[in-house]
Amino acid sequence: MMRLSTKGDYGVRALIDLAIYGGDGPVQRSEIARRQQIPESYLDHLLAQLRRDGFVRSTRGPGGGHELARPAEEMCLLHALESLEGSLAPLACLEDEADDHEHNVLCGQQWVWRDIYDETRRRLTAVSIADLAARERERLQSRQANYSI
Amino acid sequence: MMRLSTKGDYGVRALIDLAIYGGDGPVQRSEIARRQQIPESYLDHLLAQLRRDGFVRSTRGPGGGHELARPAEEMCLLHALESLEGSLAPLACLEDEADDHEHNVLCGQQWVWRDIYDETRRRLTAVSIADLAARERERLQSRQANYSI
DNA sequence: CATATTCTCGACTAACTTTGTCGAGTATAG
DNA sequence: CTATACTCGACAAAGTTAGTCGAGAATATG
Repeated sequence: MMRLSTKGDYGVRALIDLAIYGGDGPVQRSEIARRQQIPESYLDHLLAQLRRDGFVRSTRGPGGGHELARPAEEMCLLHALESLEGSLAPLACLEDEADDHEHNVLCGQQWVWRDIYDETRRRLTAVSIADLAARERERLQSRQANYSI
Repeated sequence: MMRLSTKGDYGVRALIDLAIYGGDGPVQRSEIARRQQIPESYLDHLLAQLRRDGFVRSTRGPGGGHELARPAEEMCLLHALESLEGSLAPLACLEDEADDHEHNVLCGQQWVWRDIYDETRRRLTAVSIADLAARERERLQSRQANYSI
């Protein structure tokens, strides 16, 4: 269906959550899961992936949890999504690793999709987790304001 | 994995095939399947979908087959793909039919993806089946030329 | 009319991906 | 030592993709 899966959704929201609520010590998986409405045991896998790819650092034991491995300003949405979803290439023959130039039958449409893919990557690179976190903070505040009326 | 399925591939190639080899009478499913290397019984489903959506017209009986229902110049790639794959919206909340504004949790990334989706649709609208057929004809001719050396 | 040809339609299936759950193990603070 | 938290891999349910198959319908031809 050509759609982003919940991995990309959940995982990016976890990063945003860490950007907002991290800062004073690690954030526990259970907290993220509760706030973001993500099944905790599923979130486990996503955090593991983000850890493997250097987006998140975790510590065990009491008081442990997860935190961003580097500043949210330096994490772009593209790389986060690629970590979670794998390549976003709409065609296998556009994959970066496809150096062997696998003779994909789709190559007839390749020229159209190559431009679309490039443009998509460009735009996703221009957005950082910090940007998304800022938007989310605003959203939370305006919600708060509405309720307090 | 955010990737176009073989439906979009096979189906569009069937349309291109009809644009190239149609013209003097209907083209049989078996011919398309052979030329485009598509399982014939699977192609059946794709042609049915394209027929339902007015891209293809078919006639039964001996000498029957399939032909484009309107000029290839007036068929854009976007509509063909949407017929075959369903909506290409990367997020459910960007779906055109989502007028009830389903409160998708992904909405945090929505502003990023909305622009990407619009741009994608714009580009896919600008390409017609006739354009793709022209490219394919060139490809076939240069192949021919290579072999004849 | 009989027959061969070609499309039509729905049921069924195999493989794969997504979306989880669970339990045993590991590290660490106190 | 013990409670707390993360880690890792096996497993499973549900949905999608990619088909296969067979009975039936329309039509050209003789």
